[in-house]
Amino acid sequence: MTIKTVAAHAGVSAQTVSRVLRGNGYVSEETRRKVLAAVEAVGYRPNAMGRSLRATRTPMVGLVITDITNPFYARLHKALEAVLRRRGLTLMLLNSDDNLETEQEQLELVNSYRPRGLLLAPAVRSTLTEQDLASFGNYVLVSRTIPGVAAPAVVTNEQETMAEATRELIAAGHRDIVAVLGPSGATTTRRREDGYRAAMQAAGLGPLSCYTDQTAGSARHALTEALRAHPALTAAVSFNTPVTEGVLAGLSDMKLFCPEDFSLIGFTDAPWMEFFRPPISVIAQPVEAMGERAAELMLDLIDGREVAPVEHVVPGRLLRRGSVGAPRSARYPE
Amino acid sequence: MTIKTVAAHAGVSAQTVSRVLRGNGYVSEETRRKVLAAVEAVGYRPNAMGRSLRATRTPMVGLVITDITNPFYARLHKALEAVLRRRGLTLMLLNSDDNLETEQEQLELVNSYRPRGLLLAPAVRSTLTEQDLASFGNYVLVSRTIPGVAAPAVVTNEQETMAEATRELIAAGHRDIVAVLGPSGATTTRRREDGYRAAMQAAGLGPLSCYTDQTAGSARHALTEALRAHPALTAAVSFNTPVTEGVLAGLSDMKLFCPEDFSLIGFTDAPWMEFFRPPISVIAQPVEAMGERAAELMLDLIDGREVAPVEHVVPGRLLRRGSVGAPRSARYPE
DNA sequence: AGACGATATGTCAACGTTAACTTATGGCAA
DNA sequence: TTGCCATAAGTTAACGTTGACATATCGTCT
Repeated sequence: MTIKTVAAHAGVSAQTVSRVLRGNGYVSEETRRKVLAAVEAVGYRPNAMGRSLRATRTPMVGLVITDITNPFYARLHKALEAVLRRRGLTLMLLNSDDNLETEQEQLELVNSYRPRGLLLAPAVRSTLTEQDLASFGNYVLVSRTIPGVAAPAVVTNEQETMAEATRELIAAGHRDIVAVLGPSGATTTRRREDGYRAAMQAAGLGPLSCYTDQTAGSARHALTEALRAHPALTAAVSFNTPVTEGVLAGLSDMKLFCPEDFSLIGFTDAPWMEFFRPPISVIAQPVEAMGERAAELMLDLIDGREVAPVEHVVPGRLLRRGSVGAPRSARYPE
Repeated sequence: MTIKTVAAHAGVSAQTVSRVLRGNGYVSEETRRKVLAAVEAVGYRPNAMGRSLRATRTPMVGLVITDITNPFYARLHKALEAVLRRRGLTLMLLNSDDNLETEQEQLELVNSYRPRGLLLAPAVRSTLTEQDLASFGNYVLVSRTIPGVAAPAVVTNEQETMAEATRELIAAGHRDIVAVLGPSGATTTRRREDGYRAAMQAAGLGPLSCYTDQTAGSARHALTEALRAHPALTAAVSFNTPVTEGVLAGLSDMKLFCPEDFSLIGFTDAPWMEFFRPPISVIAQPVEAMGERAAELMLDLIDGREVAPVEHVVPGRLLRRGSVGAPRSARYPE
């Protein structure tokens, strides 16, 4: 069932079949009909391998992320796919498990398909260099960046919004606020922590960070540990959706109620947070907008347009819901 | 940077390079070293297109699902990938948006890469035939099936568990229970509805179903409509995670509290449900086990082992948490 | 009438890789 | 000494597709 089968069946050359299928050069109406009938008759399906080999690259864009079960990446994938599909490009999704070796393997795998470009959310402490990325020709970083690597990147204004969230808790009267963050080497952790620390220091408060591998289980453990070590804690900012889940789990473990006993502002919204009791206040990350922006940058690169190796910032915003209250002590004034 | 570049650089033939890289036939230790040095020197990366063209198929398995932002599919993808990667197979993920045309397009796309097999969660009322699937050689359906199409499939015991959930509500005293389901044409909807109806009828109760497109928004709307039309409703079973989210949203809209005013049992667990107030009782779907099972069936098919075109059932189970209470009326006995 | 452009189709080669075959050398048993 | 096998490496062809070029017919303009 190759193009030659069709050609033989229609009594024309392979090239003519190719022309009909690609709608290229000159083909008479009669021949076109014969060819299409033959395609139908033999059940021909084009072979991407042959086409891509000839073209020296594949109509794909690689997307390497850490974990598709993190809703942030699932939404990102969906947004990216929507834009790229319109241009006939296929997203090739690979998980790195936030592991350096796996990341390397997945990048080589993507590379072996000679894609049109690479979208990458690098693993923690990724050791990738500009040279590694250069072999993809076109590349855009998403969400996370790599220190020392100049590349176009799409991020959100994490420092600003995290500082805003922290100030919100301070304004509600909290003084002992913990930041439950992601992995300590991730650029996202750094930026969000920076925003938190800046706000704490501006208010003359001492910061307390704890790091997790951004799973609910690890955040749950981190929060209970923090609460045991620092019983005065009355509030937290949390790194992302799984971490927020873990914090809620930890509060439940410690029999603390939100917002009566403990206040919380999360980073990245999720559908259930609006209807949680209490509704969880969050920094809503503009995931879809980030995906669209990244996809557009990729298309710019593919089309040969100039793209500066700078961070493109898509702003998030604080959604005030019900998870912030006055601190415990404030209810029993001295 | 092809194999020929390396060959020239090492002063050997292309075939010898291929032998070294594939660890195939006889190669002297000295030549091996020379070749590996040349690979390093020219920065050679294998080209999957060439290899796959030669091999007439790609070391890929297609995975066509409806929506990666549905956590069920994200978890499924992760489980499948873990198993297949160990065998050197790459998952190629495509979204059908639960849309027949898109499904067809995505299947043709996957097919054009001549993968080793297809894992499919068919779109609602999919019109795919065995013949369509046959062009993939190996295929396994996951979660959903296609009426009239004999194919190996991995499903969970939806009827049973949904009946169990319904009985649980009935046992708590509920008589007016609504099922908030998925799309009315989906086999998953059918099965879950069947279980619900069977339990209702066995108890002499009249069933009430409403259908959604399995998004939170549509379930939210469906539930509020149902409550307006049937104010006596005191409980619901819900179809999946997004629908459960929508039901909770709808309850919030109607100022109904769970479980005081309204009881709920969901289908498919999610991390936040355990810490929700109240914790949501659910039928936990064994997503990871389903993924592993499906991946194993796929490997069996790829290895040429016999796989019966039957449904492989992975059992789920009811997790009793806090979202089921006595019905409103029961608190004010007549 | 001759020349030229538009239309229509065919032939060839190449994209990168590897299976199958061929060639060549050395060692060793008969 | 012959014959065979293990080792080592090269040559050819093919996987499916399409760009570049070649060929051929026709209408139309000078």
